[in-house]
Amino acid sequence: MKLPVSTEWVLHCATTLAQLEPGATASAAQLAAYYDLPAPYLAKQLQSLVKAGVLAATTGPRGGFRLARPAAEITLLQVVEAVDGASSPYECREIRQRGRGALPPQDCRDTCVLAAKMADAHDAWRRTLAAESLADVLAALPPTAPARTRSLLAATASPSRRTP
Amino acid sequence: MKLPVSTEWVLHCATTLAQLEPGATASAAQLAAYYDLPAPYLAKQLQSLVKAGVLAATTGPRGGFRLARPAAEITLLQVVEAVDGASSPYECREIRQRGRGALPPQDCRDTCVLAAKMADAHDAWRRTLAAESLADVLAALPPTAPARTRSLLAATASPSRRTP
DNA sequence: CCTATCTCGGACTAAATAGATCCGCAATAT
DNA sequence: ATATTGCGGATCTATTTAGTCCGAGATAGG
Repeated sequence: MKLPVSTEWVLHCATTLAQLEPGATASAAQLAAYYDLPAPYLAKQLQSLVKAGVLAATTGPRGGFRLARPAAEITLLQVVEAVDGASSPYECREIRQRGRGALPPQDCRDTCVLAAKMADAHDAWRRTLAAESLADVLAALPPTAPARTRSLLAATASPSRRTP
Repeated sequence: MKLPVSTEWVLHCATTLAQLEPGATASAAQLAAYYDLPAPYLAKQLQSLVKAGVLAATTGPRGGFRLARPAAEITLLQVVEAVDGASSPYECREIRQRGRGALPPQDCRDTCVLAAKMADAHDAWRRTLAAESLADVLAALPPTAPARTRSLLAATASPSRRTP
């Protein structure tokens, strides 16, 4: 059971975008430079956040990504499931109905006990992440963070700047 | 984020072994026939349960697997983590310390807020599975299940029995 | 006490899936 | 009109998972 590494990327990028002034955008190249990440792959992941309705993208020069909603209305669960999907890690394939020990269909009207317990655990996981919003994360950061983030992001805005 | 398919196998097999009389064993071949599973691969997974201390194995003729402890003292979490490992699905690679936006080490003395939230979610998942024992699962099954299981398992005990 | 056979145990091979990259197309502000 | 940016597809590699095989060890029966 493993989440893709891009989960950490998009969580941090969403936190970064939440620190921008309303309406401002950051491009995929800026975010990639900010965290030293492979730009094309990061862009692909940000696109899935757009499809999930977490981010909004504007194309063209000076375009980029911004939060689709206020930070208080975006939960960590929405970000995580945008890149990893919402399906449960445990998939019940009904092996209780196969083989020599197969149960008759009348005994399988309600879901398998084991599958139910695994679903309970997944629900607990989702509930924990759904209870935390990007605004909560921002509140845990030092008050100087947004200004610092904005200035460091802007350092990559112009393509003429190149630091060897 | 996906658990191996063998997770379902070992959960059901552990439940099956919990229905045997104390001291009785079932071989990997018996369990594989019971659930129509590939026998060698199932054996491999049962071995990891032995290494994790959940099952005990006795070799030689009439040998096989049995629970290493009473069913009430074996949690679903122990079974799941025996095949999938105990590591968290979210791995923090400290990207906050890399790239242009890298934070100074003094700001990273305590763990990343995002990593902490993801760890909280994983703890909630583990707690849910740790609260459920094999005995609890047995209690949710019909009272006739153990007798049925034992008789169907025994049908594969002798290699001379072959049903075309 | 010895042998035959049944069991686990770990090493080995193939398939699937995730990770990562590249290129062409559409859209927009300068 | 042009340059810059997001968007989607096709492609390639690497890691993990799924599945198979053969050998070591132990017990039951002679």
